[in-house]
Amino acid sequence: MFAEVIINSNARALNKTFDYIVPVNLEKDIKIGSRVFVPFGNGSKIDDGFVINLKSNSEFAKKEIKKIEPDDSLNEFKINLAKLMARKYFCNISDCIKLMLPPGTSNKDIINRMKDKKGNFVYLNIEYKELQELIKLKKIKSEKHIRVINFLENNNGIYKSDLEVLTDVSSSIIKTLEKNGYIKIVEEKIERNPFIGKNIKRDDEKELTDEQKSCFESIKTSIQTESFSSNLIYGITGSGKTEIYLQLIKEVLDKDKSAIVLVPEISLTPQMVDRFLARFGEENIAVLHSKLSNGERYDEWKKIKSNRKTVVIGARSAIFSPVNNLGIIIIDEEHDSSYKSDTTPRYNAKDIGKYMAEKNNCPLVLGSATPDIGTMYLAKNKKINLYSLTKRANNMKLPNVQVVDMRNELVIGNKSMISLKLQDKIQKNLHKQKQTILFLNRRGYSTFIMCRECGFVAKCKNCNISLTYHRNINKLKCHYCGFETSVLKECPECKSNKIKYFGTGTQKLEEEVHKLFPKASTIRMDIDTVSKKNSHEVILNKFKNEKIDILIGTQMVVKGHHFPNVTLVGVITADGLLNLEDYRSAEKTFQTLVQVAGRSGREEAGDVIIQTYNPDHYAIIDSKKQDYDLFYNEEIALRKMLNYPPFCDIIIINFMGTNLNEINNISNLVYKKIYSNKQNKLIIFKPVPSPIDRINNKYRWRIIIKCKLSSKILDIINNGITDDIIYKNNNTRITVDINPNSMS
DNA sequence: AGCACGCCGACT
DNA sequence: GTCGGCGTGCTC
Repeated sequence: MFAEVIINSNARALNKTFDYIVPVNLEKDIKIGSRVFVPFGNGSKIDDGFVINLKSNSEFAKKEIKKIEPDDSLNEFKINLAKLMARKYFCNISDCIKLMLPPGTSNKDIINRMKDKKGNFVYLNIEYKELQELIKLKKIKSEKHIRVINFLENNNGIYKSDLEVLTDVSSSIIKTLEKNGYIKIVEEKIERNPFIGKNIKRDDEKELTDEQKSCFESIKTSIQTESFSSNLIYGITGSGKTEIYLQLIKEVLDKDKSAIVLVPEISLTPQMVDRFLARFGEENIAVLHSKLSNGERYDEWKKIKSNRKTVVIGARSAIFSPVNNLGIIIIDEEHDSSYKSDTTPRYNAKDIGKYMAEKNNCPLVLGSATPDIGTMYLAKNKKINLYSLTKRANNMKLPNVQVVDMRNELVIGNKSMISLKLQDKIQKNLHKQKQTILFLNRRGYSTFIMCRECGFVAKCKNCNISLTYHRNINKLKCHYCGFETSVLKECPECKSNKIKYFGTGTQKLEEEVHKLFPKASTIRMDIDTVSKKNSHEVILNKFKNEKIDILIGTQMVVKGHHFPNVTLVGVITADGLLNLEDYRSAEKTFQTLVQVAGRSGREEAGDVIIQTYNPDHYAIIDSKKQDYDLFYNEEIALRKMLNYPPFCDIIIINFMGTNLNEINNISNLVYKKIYSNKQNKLIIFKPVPSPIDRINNKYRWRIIIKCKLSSKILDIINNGITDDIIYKNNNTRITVDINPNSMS
């Protein structure tokens, strides 16, 4: 028997199968999807790979498969998915397979764990003297447990399964060390229960409203008849989408099947998970999120794989978790951009979810208060079942939204970034001892530094991006590459000292709030204050529990948190999102404003003030009215007129590298190649520099293609980017992104 | 991606 | 003579 194996490597040249002999003793265990260890290349190098196909003869095979790792093996379904993804997202099959495994389990990863930061093996071929030395240097915590310091960051010990994978030499040395009592191989994993210390009260089902009930019953039919259906629950904030999810999941569990629930990473809070725990108990729940260590993730993965039924709650990549008997896929806040990956493989979890639901004959449920325009378009055209929840479950009132035209503030002489109206509301709120949230989508202090004498603008030396002034560190900072430089006292061009700081970030806003309301307590939440583990939660809990008067923050304050005492939300400028050169800027603005408004008055009617220089823009007007349908109708008409998604797909071929000449040549070659094969309906634009044409000293060019994605189009693009072009231009990286999140 | 092979210049 | 620079080509 012979096996076609894909080597676990992201090298483009290795995106093909290699034939191996299956030794007779492994024949009974080997399957499509098996993770195998194979000799590859010269010498005794062992690589890991996956079996893509089995066959009875081969003209190439000459080496044998060494070992099968059943714990990390996939199945034929996952392999087929990986193949489809590789073709659609222009990446290696092994890139896609990696998504289907917990991180840190490749042969290379395991070997790397045995190395220190300089790349030296920390305990392979270790001598007792060296071991003592390492203990002294605190590279190993104790003689009884091997703990490599840099490995500790992500893992809590070395597992037996890790050792088995290592070469014979190293594992025999480890065994000797173990026998002599110098080290201990951890067989029992250290207690790593994410739910430890939780005392969750069991929560019972709530009675559904008529609207909820008809939605629930309809999707339940799909569960019961084991048939695919695609569903959109369009429900305003507080209309009880989650209760429907929970009751649907109960139906699925009763049928001994599993559920996958995707939520945006940022809303994967303990409170949110508690709600599922309270309903289903911890034995059925697995949680996957970015704060898990590799070890914790591995545990969750194993639990999911060994359980007959699990409810998996996780961010984007949880769609690939190894659930058995999939019975429903739920994607909450489906409009959220985090479901689209912007690193290789650049997949969209909603597309994967649809494929998986189809193949598993189960329902796909998308939920949102402000659905993606594309999703709603499909729903209106009966491609997706639409369920509207129009009533707030507890009959909460919608917030009172007012728009302030900032142009008038200048006229009446108010130079502050906070309008008189908002100032007045904040004052009143402080008086009533209610809390306020101020939203500003820009961090830092000043976002633009210019010489008033000659017009010089302070830019990053690595990127074509203006620097942002951060007052707390008194430095200019690039938000793209992290470059920092000291503040400018004089203009480097004309030596003038008339350096002016323009633009407002959250730091300056906080300062201004302190000036205007000296007695108010404030807390700021943006990337700069939530860098530490969990401090996102810490800040929000502090705001909630310590009754801080004003929370100032960027995007991250927007997502579904529940603050009963917040009765005022101020949007400092709604224009930041509007002016992006992106066909979705209106949609993003509308969604953000509606979500921000939802933070105000969850229990009693609240106020929302939106400040803008574009009060007549439909996204602003419609968000004031909190009217999604109105916005949808205007937006879809515009998209149709301009031929933007959902009426076409946008494919961007990116060229990135240090050699501008090479980028120019190669992008034109690709352009010509695709242009010469193009069909009538494919619109391709000539290669041009990207809006941000240099990041981290790499030039960025792109080709934009507008067309409806199809198998044929994928072929045309694939044929345009030939191996030949790639190998002869190894300074330029080419990536393809379908309907990317950002057009910059 | 690695790694070997190989063809040229620099150097104890 | 031989060490090492990285261009080229291969890995079942």
